Amino acid sequence: MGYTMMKSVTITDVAKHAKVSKSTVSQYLNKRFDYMGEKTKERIELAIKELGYQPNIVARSLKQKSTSTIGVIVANILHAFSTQVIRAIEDYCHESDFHIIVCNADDNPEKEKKYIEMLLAKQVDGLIVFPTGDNVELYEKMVKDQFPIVFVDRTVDNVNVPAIVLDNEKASSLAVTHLAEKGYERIGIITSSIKRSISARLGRINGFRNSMNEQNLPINEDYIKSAEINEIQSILEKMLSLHVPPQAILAGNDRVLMEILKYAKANSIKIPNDLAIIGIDDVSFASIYSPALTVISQPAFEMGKQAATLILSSIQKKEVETLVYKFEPTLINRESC
Amino acid sequence: MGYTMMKSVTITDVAKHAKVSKSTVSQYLNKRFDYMGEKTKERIELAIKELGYQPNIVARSLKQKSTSTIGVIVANILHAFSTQVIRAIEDYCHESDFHIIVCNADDNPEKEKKYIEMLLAKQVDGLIVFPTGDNVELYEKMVKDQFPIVFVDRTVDNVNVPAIVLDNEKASSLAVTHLAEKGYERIGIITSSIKRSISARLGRINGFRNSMNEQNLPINEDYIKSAEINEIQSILEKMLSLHVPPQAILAGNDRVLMEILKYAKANSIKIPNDLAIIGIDDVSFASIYSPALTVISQPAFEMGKQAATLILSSIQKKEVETLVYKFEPTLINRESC
DNA sequence: CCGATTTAGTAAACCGGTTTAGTAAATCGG
DNA sequence: CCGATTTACTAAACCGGTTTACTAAATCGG
Repeated sequence: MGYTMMKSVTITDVAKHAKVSKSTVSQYLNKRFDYMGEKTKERIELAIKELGYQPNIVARSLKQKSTSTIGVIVANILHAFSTQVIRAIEDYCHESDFHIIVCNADDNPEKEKKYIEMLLAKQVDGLIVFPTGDNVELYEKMVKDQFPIVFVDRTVDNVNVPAIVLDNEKASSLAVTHLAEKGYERIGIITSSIKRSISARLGRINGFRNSMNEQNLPINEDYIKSAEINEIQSILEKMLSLHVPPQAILAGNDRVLMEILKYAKANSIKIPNDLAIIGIDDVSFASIYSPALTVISQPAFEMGKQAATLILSSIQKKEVETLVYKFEPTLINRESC
Repeated sequence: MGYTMMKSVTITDVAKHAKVSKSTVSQYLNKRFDYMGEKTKERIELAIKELGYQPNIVARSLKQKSTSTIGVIVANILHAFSTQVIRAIEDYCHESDFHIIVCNADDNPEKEKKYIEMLLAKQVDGLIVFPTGDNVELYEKMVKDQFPIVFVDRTVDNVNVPAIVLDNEKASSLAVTHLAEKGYERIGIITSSIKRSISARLGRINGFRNSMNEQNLPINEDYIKSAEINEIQSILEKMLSLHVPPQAILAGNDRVLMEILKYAKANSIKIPNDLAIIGIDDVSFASIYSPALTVISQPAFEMGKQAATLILSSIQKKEVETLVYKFEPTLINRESC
């Protein structure tokens, strides 16, 4: 036996049942009681109870041109940071009775484009995007149309959208300084691919170079690598079998960190004795790992909350400053350096 | 400067611009070209291009009584299993151009109820629920209304809804058998709270008892505990300071597993020498942990895909068998036993 | 060549709400 | 007591699509 739609109860049914017009029922639903008789109110309330009426949000959205929904497009859902931010956005939006639709662009600009178009067609009231960076025209069109949008994690050159990002230079500098203090000198950094230039990754590499200079440490280009996740193992192989290998490595994000740990385990490399490791992004198991992992943490919850706040303000037509909101990274000192 | 809605382009604008009726444009959009002249087609296509028209999905949904959206309510998003299943559902729905709205009930039946009602009001075409189990009336109403719904992870007594679950008895039995083979005799199990009876947890505990009996191992009630996550540390404290403590513990899910690992690290308990550990649910870091974690894994991706398949069939009014779809757990033998 | 059929397109109703403009009855002020 | 105001409620337009019923022109068959 297949599914058959129950003939659902509409506002018209309620109106008939309560012997009033549907306008009046609508007023009731929207709590506009200014000039509503006591018995009328009661009759409507009763009718709603008796019929088990639930308003149709789609119909309301059509007329009101607002869906109380915001779209969230993350570049890659596999990063712990993404899920943390999403959770924060969700929590905060929920307080304002907004809902979110999450899409994963999978680091693919085509997919990102398709999702943006779909979400706009679905009439979301705003968009929070971890931009791949490769749909500049589309971003610009939304800016021109004054559609509410905020970026997270990354900025896009010449696109005038408020962005919530980590102070990436600072993050690297925190890591390098920490390692320098511990006496490490030959320090490397591995990030995810920068074939498509991605502001966060570039920022971390820049910060690394600057900070190495400040600490008067030598920069060895063989210690600075960016690659796809599935290439990290062979990158490590090469880097660690150099004549003079690095003593410490900064992992550009959680996925790189996990690859390094995998390599270390497979090759019985002792952390921190054989190799010190520090990661950007806190991971769920950082404190229970042996050794516990020293990490530069992003205030993901704060950043998600800020993104939500900005998008809601923008939707409510409040003034929103189009600037880069930089958040401070924190060093969580544990045992891997 | 705040946000001002661009007067958006509607089907009427396209119709005027192409000098046809909006019915014709609608036919075009829906690719019903049966009796449409070549030049008409071209004129409409051109008009759409020139005006940058995007159809309003909300309007379409209202008339068609279908939103191509399915709601997913998870009991608790903090479990790795939930996110894995969600990702599978997402992937699969995406192929059929369906979108999902994910809500987190936070193990709270009130929240679950609110979300179900909200999603119904939003006119989702179907619901995939990890049920808290405490909204039986609501579940039953949906069954009565023949609304497409499937449960995941848990069944609910006397509620006639297809359910995608792990063979929980088997999972425990796999774990116990493995431990028995390794020579462990004093085996314990810790699960999340069963104050509200939750089929998956009950099943795992039952399976544990049965399997211990089959293996002719003694069941010690002091080794069988269920509690909230924040109580696990003190539970462990007590259990491991018993006169005769357990030699091995089965963690009922990933969060319990992490608590045990946390305790072990804090108290310098060597795994597996001082205490063997086996968990239900694979965790991201299982293979890179030291020791690598032996685990009973759920086929989360398959289960999510099955859930999606069933809900889509049900929406397309295909016959769907209302039964419990049990999936096989797998032992992943690593180093923690 | 004429009635039947096919082709091409349109007007209007509809989906289920919200909102605007308006009306009738009750109350008020002088 | 009568015009102005307030109170309580409603009819109809509207949101932007889809769908049904209908029409006019072109083509077909005998």
